[in-house]
Amino acid sequence: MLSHSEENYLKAIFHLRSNEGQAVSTTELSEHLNTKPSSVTDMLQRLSSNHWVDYRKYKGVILSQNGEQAALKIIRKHRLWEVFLVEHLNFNWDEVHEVAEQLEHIQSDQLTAALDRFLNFPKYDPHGDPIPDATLQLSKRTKKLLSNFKREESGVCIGVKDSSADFLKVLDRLAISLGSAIQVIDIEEFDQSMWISVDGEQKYISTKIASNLYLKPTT
Amino acid sequence: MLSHSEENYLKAIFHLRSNEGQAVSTTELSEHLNTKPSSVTDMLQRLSSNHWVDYRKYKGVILSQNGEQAALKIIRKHRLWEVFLVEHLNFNWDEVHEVAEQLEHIQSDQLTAALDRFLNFPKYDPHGDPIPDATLQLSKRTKKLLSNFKREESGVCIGVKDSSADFLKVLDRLAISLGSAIQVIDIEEFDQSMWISVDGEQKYISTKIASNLYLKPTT
DNA sequence: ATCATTTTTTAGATTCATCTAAATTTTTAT
DNA sequence: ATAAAAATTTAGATGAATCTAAAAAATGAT
Repeated sequence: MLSHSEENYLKAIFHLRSNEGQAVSTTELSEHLNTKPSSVTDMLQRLSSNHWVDYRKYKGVILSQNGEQAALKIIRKHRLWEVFLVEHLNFNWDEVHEVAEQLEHIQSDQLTAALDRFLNFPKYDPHGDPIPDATLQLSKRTKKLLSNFKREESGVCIGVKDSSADFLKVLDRLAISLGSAIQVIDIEEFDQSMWISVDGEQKYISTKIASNLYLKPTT
Repeated sequence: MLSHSEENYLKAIFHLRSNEGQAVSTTELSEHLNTKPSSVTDMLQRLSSNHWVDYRKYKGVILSQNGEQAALKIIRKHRLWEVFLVEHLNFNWDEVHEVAEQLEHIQSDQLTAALDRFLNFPKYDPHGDPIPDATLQLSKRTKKLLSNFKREESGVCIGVKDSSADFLKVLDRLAISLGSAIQVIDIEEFDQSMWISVDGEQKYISTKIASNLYLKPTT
């Protein structure tokens, strides 16, 4: 069984290895985990001898099959708890992370499964990140333009297509920024312009704005 | 801040100190915690130097003010989570303990408060044990005879007043035992005999039976 | 009241997770 | 291509939480 700390290392390696297959360096890990590089080396040697990772001196580390499954399990729990905290305990967005970091280490498959059911098998967490399902499949879905959303659908703003000063200015005026939680309230048949809610505030936006905003779906 | 392990010691001391004020011995603790007495001595010395307990060599230990507050906080979290698991995640009675043992260590006052509100400020856990409130007051309520319960009220069977063989036989026939979850469905006006549910099964019992069964209220 | 038994503590060791300081390897810049 | 810089690993130490074995204190039985 993995210790708390070992779980955190596996999770960190998973998160840092965005560019698939790329080995993660000792320094990267030490920065991400707020530890010294020498501590990381130590831990990697231990994880390696238990076959959670594939580690080569001076060359960095990648997760083994087992290690990746373990990481996905932790991420699944983390994100399920985030949904619970936001949807049922009225936590805000920015308040969930620290608590979910603790809850993700609770060991009980029964609990994870029951929570998943209770939450009605959510596919995305409140930040729009996908939740691995019971078989640990991670739907790696790409960002979507707001203009492709339907009524009721929601997401989190993660970027823009057009990054001109003019566009950023209008976003600023509308108080839309990276991380804003957006839900489509209605779409005008006339020109596809949209009524949306931005962090709870109702706004009206033009078609052109909608077609330049990238969101991560949360529904 | 208390470590996981320190919290477990404080909780154990609290639970073992049923007869108020009585010091708890090293051996008692070591048995309760599945550790060796020497480990207990070590830990008690540490807890003592941080003023969580009052410890005298060879004489046993009691909680300090701080220690008792800390223990109550852990017990509060434990019992709130038990309510959550049973009422919302459909855990059984006997499945909650192990998971609650883990959840009780989560550190977040905001979480505890939000959970309490979500659960509608329950006063008792599914075993009928009282839940310390936000100010850590523990309503030390005594057992109550089933005959003193009103319609809808529920509790857990914790003992009998009459312990004659005849009485135990009828309880056996009714499948009422220590730990049975009982709820009053209706009370006959005529003679105060009762319709109750025992672990989900509806039963009818006489006034005399009801007035010899002790329950811990769960409502 | 004293001696055997039981309980408790001390001493010394182990494992995990971390650290600092020194040594080694890799990378980079000229 | 080589020397300086950066990254990484090794060596040795520390604190938490545990253990075993031995010593010390308390208890209790005659």
